[in-house]
Amino acid sequence: MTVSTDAILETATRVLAASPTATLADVARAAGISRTTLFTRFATREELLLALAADAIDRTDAAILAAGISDTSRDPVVALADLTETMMPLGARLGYLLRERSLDDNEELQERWSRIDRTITDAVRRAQAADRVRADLPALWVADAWFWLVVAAWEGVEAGRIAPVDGARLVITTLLDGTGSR
Amino acid sequence: MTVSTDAILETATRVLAASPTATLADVARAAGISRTTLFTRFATREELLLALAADAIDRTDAAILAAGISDTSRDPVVALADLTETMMPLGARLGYLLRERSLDDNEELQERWSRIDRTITDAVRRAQAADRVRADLPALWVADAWFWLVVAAWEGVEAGRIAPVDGARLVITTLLDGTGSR
DNA sequence: TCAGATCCGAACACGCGTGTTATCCTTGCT
DNA sequence: AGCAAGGATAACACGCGTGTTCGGATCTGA
Repeated sequence: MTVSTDAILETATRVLAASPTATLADVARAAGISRTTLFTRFATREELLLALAADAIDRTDAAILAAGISDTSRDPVVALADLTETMMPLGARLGYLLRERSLDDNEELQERWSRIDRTITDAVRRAQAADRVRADLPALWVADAWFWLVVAAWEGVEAGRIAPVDGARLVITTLLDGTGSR
Repeated sequence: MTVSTDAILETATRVLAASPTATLADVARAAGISRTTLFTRFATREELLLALAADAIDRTDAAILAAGISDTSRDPVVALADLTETMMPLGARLGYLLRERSLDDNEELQERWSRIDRTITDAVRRAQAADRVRADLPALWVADAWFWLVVAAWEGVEAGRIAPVDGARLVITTLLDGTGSR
């Protein structure tokens, strides 16, 4: 096969994240293959969308594993900082996941995502237990805030408002130290 | 007119925020009017979408005015806290604005939104000048982070993860003080 | 009671995206 | 050279959402 399925997913994510109503013809054109060939890889549009979402979750899982978030012997705060670094390049994929509401009714994806959610939240709880994170804030909220700040940073990088190298640092600094003067 | 245009916008925002690909027939049904009547208020689907976005921005403008963000004699941090309170009920509208990529190419909406952006950023700069916000962080980033934290809080309330009354407080606390232990 | 306005239901044309099929062409392998 | 596999091009059917039209029902004020 001239164009790998992975490359198609990559292109499709970019195209569909930019314009969720993009045609399969648009996707095929952007990927450099014919519409017919695209249909041999993904039988329906929905199948393609699901593959995109699954890919995004796969990569998030991998990033979580690489950062050692679940490793209870690691400093959870450091692990979260590491995860932030590895998550930043996933911006477009996360943005797609975030915006695509048609995936909301897919049980497996929901389950996988809430597992990720729990993993992050558990890390936050450990950080609270170790007195690294304020215990008077709901761990769920801290996890959510972290996630959306990652999205914010990615959007900022995307729009050229902040430098790519600064993204992760801004997220962690803002989340932990806040933006107020001491 | 039995159903006010405002009520239609309200319903349409809810329906289209939940499912951006919803049909005009869906919107009409949800609003309790016929599809034909909907077309007398908004000649095309695009016109409806634009009206939705304009409404969201109108309300944001009003919230900014009410919070006195541009009032240079006010404490910018307090003003931002007030704005957070008034912005929370706009969650669904902001979520729509956020997700709807088809509005990206509308110049007037872009202009109006970037004006809002500048207003917030200016308030952050004044807060930095008054040593209320750390000066080593880009004001643009602080403004972005604030906005996305509002979205995060709204999503959390929407999903029942955090209590409605806590939303604004969590945003401001997190943004200013951070989540790390002192 | 009449006139005007407003809404509704039904029907229609139209465009467009999806998914399928058939034919041709290129590439690689033996 | 001959064969098989996989891609491209083109054409088609089909469903669906948009936007329009029209006739009839309902309500309102004169």
